[in-house]
Amino acid sequence: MKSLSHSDHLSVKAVSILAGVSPHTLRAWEKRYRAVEPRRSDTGRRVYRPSDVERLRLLVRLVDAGHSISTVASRPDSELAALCENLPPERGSYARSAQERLARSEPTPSTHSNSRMSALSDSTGETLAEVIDSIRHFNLDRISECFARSQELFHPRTFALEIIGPIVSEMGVLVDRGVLGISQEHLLSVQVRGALGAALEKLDRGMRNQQHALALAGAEGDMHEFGLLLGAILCASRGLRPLLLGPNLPPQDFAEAVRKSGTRIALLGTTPLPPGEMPRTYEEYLTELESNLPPETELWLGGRGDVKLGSLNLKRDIRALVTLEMLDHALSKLESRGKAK
Amino acid sequence: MKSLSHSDHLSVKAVSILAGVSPHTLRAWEKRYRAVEPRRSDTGRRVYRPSDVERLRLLVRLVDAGHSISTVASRPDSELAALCENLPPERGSYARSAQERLARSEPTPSTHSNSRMSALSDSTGETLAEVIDSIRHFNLDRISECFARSQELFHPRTFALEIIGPIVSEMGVLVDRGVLGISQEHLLSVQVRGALGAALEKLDRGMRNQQHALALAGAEGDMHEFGLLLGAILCASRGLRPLLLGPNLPPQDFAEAVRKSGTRIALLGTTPLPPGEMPRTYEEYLTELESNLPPETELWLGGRGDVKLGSLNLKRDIRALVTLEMLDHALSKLESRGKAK
DNA sequence: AAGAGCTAGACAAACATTAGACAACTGAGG
DNA sequence: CCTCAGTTGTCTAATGTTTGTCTAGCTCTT
Repeated sequence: MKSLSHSDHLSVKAVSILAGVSPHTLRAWEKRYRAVEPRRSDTGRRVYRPSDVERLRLLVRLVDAGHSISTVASRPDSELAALCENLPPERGSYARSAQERLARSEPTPSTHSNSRMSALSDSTGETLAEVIDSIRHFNLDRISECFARSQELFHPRTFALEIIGPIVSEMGVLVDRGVLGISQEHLLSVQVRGALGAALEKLDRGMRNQQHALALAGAEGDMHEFGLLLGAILCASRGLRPLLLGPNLPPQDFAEAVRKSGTRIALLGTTPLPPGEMPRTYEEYLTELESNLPPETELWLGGRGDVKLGSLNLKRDIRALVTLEMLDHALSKLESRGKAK
Repeated sequence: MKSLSHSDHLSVKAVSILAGVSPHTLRAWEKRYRAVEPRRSDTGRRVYRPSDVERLRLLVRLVDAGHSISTVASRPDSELAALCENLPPERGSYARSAQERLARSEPTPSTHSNSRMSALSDSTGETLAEVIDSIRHFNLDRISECFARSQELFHPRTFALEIIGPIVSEMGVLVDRGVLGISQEHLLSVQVRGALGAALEKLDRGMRNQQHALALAGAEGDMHEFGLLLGAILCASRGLRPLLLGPNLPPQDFAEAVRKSGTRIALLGTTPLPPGEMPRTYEEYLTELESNLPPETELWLGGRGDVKLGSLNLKRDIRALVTLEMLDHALSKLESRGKAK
């Protein structure tokens, strides 16, 4: 049966969006290095499994971190995962290690004993654990001290990706589970908001008089601004000046800002929301936004919002960048393209 | 099999990122001092092992600490490790310098010409006008410059009361009149949010380990946080540490935070909202909040929200402080009361 | 008929390689 | 203070390799 849209049978296009590489590259990796070897349908089309996507994400992450595809493509999954753990913190994988660290409630896990371990990645992990522990005990002083310390110590980008990112996602999980109360969530949010703002401010200060490269906004009704802030910091840390418009922005006004500022890329941040919370669906928003954007503006989509790209009929391509790593990857391309000029 | 432990093959770029030195330098060290001698691939490219990275990290650390590369490059690993042990601890030097080394490959900004202040407007009114004018012309640089300048120049409290406060209310008026677009409102909001956050952070840093004097929050559905931030800054500038809980907080959770932190005063920020936007009226919120607060906690009300105090039947008195000035006045009493003790 | 996927091959840009050059800094000696 | 030699990080130029993207021609899907 050819139910390609069935969630276990993924097409090239789907995988390319999910993993963050173009279909061309996907095929090249397969042909040259057998990075993944999907099954074929009766008519010869590639049929991927979800596990292929995971493997590809690992590969993308590693390539992004400086490994060459030819040297990593043929390694087994377990090794890829191990390599990702040892990644330098700039583009590191936090999702997994954060999850594991949180599974146990001990603030001091340690004993990785996994060879020498980068001192840095260890200390970001500890910071993360310390913050979570502090908020659980309502210890505000420890948190702000902790933030202050890491802001001095780490590059803003490391700070955002390795510390704040994990904190935000972890916070969501813990609140859902009832481990953290809403008041704690708020307290931590205030701190996080302040820290991210400061980091962005610091980066932006060095980019005055520079053209804005990327405009970020969230749709009406979507109030999450952490993702936008993190995206903006990532952007700025790569020398691309962000135009941060904040959440809850109607599509026409988004387009207007893009036009007036001459920004080349518009990035809409999305979050998985229960339906009915927004005055219009993401699909409607995108249609409206797209028709008001100048033709040369690229349209990107960030976050885990539930957007059915297939049902849209737009003039231009949309890039879906689900995770911060994927965004970072796209930005790195942009950065090198910019330098080349 | 040959292809020995396939897992340990690192490229120049990967190693350069992991160890924190440029590929150029890496090659120079190899050619001149044989600091490391990686194997070569069939095509002559360097292939490093993880142990090479460790050795390089030691070298980098020593060079950073003042040793010359020529004197340490040829020593065995054991000696390098021993030397590192004796290093002065100093701030996490490795992490930082490695980060910096990689982060900036060439820019060399050094915009030292940072203007020892042009004869600047020392009147707050001019600053206000300048900001409004800048946003009307979509001139972001001028705004952030303006904010940065006034934050240096004015006391945080003046900054909040005399500049940001008026800007916020002026912005509201201009948006209503259609003079400013929504996108402009958002842009300005982002800037204001950042500036207020920074000011609060600066104040709060001097109040670590101090008891929180006043908790501020906004009701569910009320998303305006500027008022809360301004209030917190006012509070902090009088030596009273604020506990900022942010907007959109359910009453029970507000009460919980007050209890756990032992704060003496709870301040609910209100804004004039069209009815129906909030899950409950302010009156309902206050009733719920009040019944969960400890008896010795004072309850204050801030902002221009439309609250019918008369219809409430509460155990304790409520102080309504509509304007920032009124809040400031109340705080000053509190301050002197505290000092008197 | 249009559109998406397939293969095979082509290509340009990015990246590594070498040898050598150069500027900034050090320290010793005049 | 100047000079001279040594050290060290970065850069250049010429060459070769790796890799992402593209084209052309075909088949399959809608």
